Amino acid sequence: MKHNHLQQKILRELLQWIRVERLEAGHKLVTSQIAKQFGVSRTPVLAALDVLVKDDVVHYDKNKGYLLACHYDALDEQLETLPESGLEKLYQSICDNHFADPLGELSESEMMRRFDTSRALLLKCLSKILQEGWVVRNEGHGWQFIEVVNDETAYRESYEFRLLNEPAALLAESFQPDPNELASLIEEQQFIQNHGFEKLSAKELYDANIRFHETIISWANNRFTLQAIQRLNQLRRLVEYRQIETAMSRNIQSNEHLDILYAIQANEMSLASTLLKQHIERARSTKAPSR
Amino acid sequence: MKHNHLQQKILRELLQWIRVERLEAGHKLVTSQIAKQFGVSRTPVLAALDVLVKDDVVHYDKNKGYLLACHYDALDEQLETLPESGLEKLYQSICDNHFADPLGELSESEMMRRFDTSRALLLKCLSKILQEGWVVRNEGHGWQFIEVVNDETAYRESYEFRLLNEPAALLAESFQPDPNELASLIEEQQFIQNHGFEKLSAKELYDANIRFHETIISWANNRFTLQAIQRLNQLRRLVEYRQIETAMSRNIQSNEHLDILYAIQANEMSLASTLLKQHIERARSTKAPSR
DNA sequence: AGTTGTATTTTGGATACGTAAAGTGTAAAC
DNA sequence: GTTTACACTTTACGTATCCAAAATACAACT
Repeated sequence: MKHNHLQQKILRELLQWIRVERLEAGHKLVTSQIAKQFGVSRTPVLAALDVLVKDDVVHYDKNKGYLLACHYDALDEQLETLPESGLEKLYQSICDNHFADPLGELSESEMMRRFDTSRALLLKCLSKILQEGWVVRNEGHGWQFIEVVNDETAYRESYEFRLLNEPAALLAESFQPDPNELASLIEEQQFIQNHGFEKLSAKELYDANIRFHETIISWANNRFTLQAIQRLNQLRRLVEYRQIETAMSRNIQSNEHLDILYAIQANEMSLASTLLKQHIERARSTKAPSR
Repeated sequence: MKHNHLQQKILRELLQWIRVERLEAGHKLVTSQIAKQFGVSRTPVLAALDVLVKDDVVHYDKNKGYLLACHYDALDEQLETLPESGLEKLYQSICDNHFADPLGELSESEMMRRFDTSRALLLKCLSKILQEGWVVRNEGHGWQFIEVVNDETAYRESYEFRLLNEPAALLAESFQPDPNELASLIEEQQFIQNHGFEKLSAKELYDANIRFHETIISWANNRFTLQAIQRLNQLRRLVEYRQIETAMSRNIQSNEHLDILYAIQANEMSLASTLLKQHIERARSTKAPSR
């Protein structure tokens, strides 16, 4: 089996990034900058770009480089028909199995048989899941998959944690918004308010929502709060992607997001904190527990 | 290289457990119960007990089983002269290196060379560290070791997180103390107040302190709070073990712990919450940042 | 100066096999 | 009816080799 998962991951992230940044045709794609942005060398970036050249999404001139050949919202189908890498397939497969019927306790060999994969790939995948926090190593042999945020109890817990920590983050002494990030969040939320429904998928809206919350938390400069919220959202993402979103009033949500961002911009932190608290409470009462 | 790390881990934990439970000579050591308690099969427990039989710490009768042969506080030296397993040695070695001089970015091969170990053992160790949260996988090749709780900033962050979340846990609707655990915490803190200094090591006192806090948090039944506090404490443990404790007034601390436990026992949660808050604030001002 | 093109080095994923250790089932002993 | 003793199964660690892919270094181009 080929192990080119990094190239394919970069390929996917590149397309997502072009859509999030809403780049126009003709935009110069500089390999070294892209490589730096994704934290990899130029090698996998070049491989990803070559694929896009074959698909006529990107135009290439020898010794001059790569230019985006189409508009950002012509990439929908590209993204959907993207082949999955071995690692992604394995991860998806484990997710699907676990959420359909909790895996419980399993040995490595058992997983290698059941998911038809090598030990190295399996271990790489397990360490990703380990980071996400829904599997732990047994003392001796085997791994233990744990239940995740899908029942009423877990919902309550996640909202209680967010209600306590997110509004408090805004009031921390160490809170210091980054002007660039703030501007970019405002721009994004304005775009969502105007064109969100037509131009963005449910998944992209969901990701933007999480980006909104996590960016604000990050300004509080507390690694423990941030890490806990990130893990919580990672679990939410796993579960909530799975249930097709009954489109809740997204425009209302982006209204609320914008009010909070404007309050932060005006340095009215206690107002922002109150608004954020109300926002989370509203989300809590809107979303019924999944099943 | 032998890979008997589980046996040796059980051996260590068995001795620690005997000390924590303060078992007398003659106590029956039932293999199946011990195995169940540590979440392993009887095989490694038997191996550990056989070592103890050789050291005359445990007495063995064919077809009858194992009996503790000495008093719990005769085990000090046993614990100190315990050989380390390969995994423990590697883990210690990585810790020591990282805290002496942060490792930063490293490839697996580089680590295999530097620490003279196999890939399998290295990966096992790295996934432990991954769970503890002080290393992350690079996108492509290599791993990134991150700075941990050892500077003033991280101290501030950890105490802010604890001050917000620990007192709030006691006031949560879902808070429900477990009577057995409560009784055992009270007993332990009373013992510490009376004999803590003579009979327990600095490490054991430290572990008892963390057990106190984490057990209380666990009664709030919020997995996100509990997990975040556990990770925070795991990092504190790493750093604070390293600096020989300037024995802070332990008896005062166990006084405070007992007051909180008594308040919980009397179901006076808001009092308990206030006391806990004061307790953490006091700890914050007592402990100076490490360096 | 910054970016691209390309050759070179290094990494780590795939695979396989031998073996010590961990797990498991069951009869015997208490 | 537990607990132990022991035979038996399964697991996963150690080790080695091969090679695609990622990182890196630097010359060439704009």
